[in-house]
Amino acid sequence: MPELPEVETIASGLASFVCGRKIQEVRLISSHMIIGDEIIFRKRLKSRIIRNVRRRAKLLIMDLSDPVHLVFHLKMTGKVWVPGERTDPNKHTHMVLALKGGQDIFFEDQRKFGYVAAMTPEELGRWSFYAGLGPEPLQIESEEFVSIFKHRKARIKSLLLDQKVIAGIGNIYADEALYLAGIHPCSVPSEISADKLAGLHNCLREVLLAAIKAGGSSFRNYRNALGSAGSFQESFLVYGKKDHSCQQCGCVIETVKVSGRTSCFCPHCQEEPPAAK
DNA sequence: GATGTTGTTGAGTC
DNA sequence: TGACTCAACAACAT
Repeated sequence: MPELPEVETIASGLASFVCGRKIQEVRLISSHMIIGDEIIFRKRLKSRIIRNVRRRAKLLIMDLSDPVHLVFHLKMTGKVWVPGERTDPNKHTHMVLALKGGQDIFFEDQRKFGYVAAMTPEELGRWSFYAGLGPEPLQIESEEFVSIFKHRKARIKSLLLDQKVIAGIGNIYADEALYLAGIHPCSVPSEISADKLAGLHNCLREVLLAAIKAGGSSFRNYRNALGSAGSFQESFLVYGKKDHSCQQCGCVIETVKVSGRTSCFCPHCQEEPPAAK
């Protein structure tokens, strides 16, 4: 499931291949992956030049000439990539963008939870999900991070996953950062010291940067822009490690459900807050 | 055929 | 009104 580091890896990998290239043909295989009208979608893409590829939260955004923003949400199993060799669409391929001069951009999604939209700058700005996104964890200072959280009374894990509070964090990196910071997923920020919250921000930065450096995590079927796997899944300390031993203290890693999400934690290194049960 | 999986939204509660 | 929690939904692999 592509979170911030995976989408970042895809964006930077794609950029070197597709920036400056012209979209010659839009091949739509399943049009229900599109948000909005198909005819307008096609018209907005045809013959546009890809100026830039970037990430905001978990969104992959291609800035096209005119200007138009081609926005992808990859959800659990989405992929956007450029096959090195000639590749035919498979049953999970939903769109192919043929570039002038050869090479195709493939949009694939096994579970079809993802979507793609072609928006004008005005539409993008009016889109409530986009407009409501919280700040990027790698772009804010510790003081801002602490001030976002310190008065909150929801469980910290829920808040980390809330894209309106802070953008780009999913289940993997929330669990890893909480473990590194020694904070239980059920802890309530208003009862955590400012120092510890600042520490969480540091751990979050650390784990996100390390994951970007490793090319993301290929826990299920994530692949980067060239179709190769990342390696950060080998560095997971708690995510997916239920019943394994904690690398710091040897205790058995447990799980707890927080707002419907499985959270992995070490009961010794991440002490349960007094109020939680 | 039941279960697990996740990001997001909307309904419901305090 | 805002903060919070939870169920529901999408569709597939196991």
